[in-house]
Amino acid sequence: MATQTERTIEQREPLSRERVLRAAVDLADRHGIDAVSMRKVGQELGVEAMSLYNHVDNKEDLLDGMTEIVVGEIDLELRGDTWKTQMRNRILDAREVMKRHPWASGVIESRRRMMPNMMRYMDGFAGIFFDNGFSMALAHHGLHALGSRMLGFSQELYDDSDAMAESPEVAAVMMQQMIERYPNISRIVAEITHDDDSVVGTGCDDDFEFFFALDLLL
Amino acid sequence: MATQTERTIEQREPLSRERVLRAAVDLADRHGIDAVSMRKVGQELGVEAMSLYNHVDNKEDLLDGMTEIVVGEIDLELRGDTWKTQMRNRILDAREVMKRHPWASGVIESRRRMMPNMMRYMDGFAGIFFDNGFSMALAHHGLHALGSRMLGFSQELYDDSDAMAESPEVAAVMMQQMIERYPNISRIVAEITHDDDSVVGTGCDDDFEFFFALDLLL
DNA sequence: CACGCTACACATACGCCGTAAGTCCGTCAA
DNA sequence: TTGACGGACTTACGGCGTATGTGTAGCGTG
Repeated sequence: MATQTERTIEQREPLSRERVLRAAVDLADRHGIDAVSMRKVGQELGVEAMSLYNHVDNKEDLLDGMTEIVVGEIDLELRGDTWKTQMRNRILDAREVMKRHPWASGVIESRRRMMPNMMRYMDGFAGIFFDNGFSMALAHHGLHALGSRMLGFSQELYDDSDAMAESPEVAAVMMQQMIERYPNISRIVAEITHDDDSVVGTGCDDDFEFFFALDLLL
Repeated sequence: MATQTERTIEQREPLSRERVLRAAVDLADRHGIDAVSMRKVGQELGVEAMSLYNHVDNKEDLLDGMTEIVVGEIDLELRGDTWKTQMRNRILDAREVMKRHPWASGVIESRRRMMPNMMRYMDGFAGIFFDNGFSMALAHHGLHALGSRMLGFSQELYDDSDAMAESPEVAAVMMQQMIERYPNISRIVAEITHDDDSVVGTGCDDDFEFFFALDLLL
């Protein structure tokens, strides 16, 4: 009996919410959030799709759980002397986590429920405000102002690779039209592409941009 | 012949990209973005789903077009004396538009391509910067810092109506746990719910919050 | 007038999706 | 030994995006 049990356990480790969520996060990391379907997650675990429902209410709940795992990876330890640097460091870490899970920002934004890890994370920010003598109202507004930057979202800018994909002359014509129609943006884009000699298009949205905006706020 | 043609035209106005997009926007306004499927949009127009593909490349293109309609509704006229008020007024109008189409912010965020109206809108901001003597670099960073606020997104906060939906004592227990686990956030929430005597939960995220954060930036 | 061309709506079909409902079996308590 | 039960499996439904093929009404040209 015991040996049989052991063998079965070896053959197939029992499912659990934890295992399901981890598999889903893993799948999203490797193949993007669109690859996360009940069937594919099940497949990843060597299990039928419907079996997941023993550990997860439905797909929303799966996504909720996935964000919880990601947010849980953010280091909550206070590092820094001033409240600014403390917040900055925390956000910096969050940003690092979001880079590891590029799908997460979109999913987090779409959540309607506040989950525990997220709650704890935000509570931490409120705590920093209070510990530094901010009034209730100011702390409240501060949180709002931080908004999505709290999680270090970067707004990935757009893709003009399709223009380049066609012939160079087509790209040239489009560029000309762009300059006529959108003169100001064009100046900026020109400046950028001139500055950095990287291969692909508008390569802004570096860490620099992010921290510029963040420091402006703080 | 002519009369027949006229009758047919009267009976069924021919489809067009414009008509398809407007129907989709309308559907989203009335029933939410999840109600926008090729089949349902077709149904709205008295037409089969596949017919839409004569005027729209695919669903992505449909969504692209929908955002273009919405962004196109934003008033681009310059109103105000200083660059700050000009931007503020423009964003204010954008915010008004987004309120009319609550689904739009989510869709816009998920776009990967820059569409003409969006381009024109952003170009306008760049123009305001330049016309007021901002350097290229500063204008560039300014745009980044404005980020999604440019479109007046409000991050709708979360929903705790589920707690209220259960019995009051359950809600009370949950509240107690919340205070223990998330003391700082709880203070803020308590303050808010005490302040405003509205019926439902955390009723922040008013216009006030939004403009507080915005003015902080400007 | 006739003829083919084109544009565009329609029909069918495929492979995905989330998930409701029911079945089957191994484990463990009594 | 047996009975209950948890959890994985099976089947099935309705909806999705869209590839592919068909029918037809309107038009320009001979």
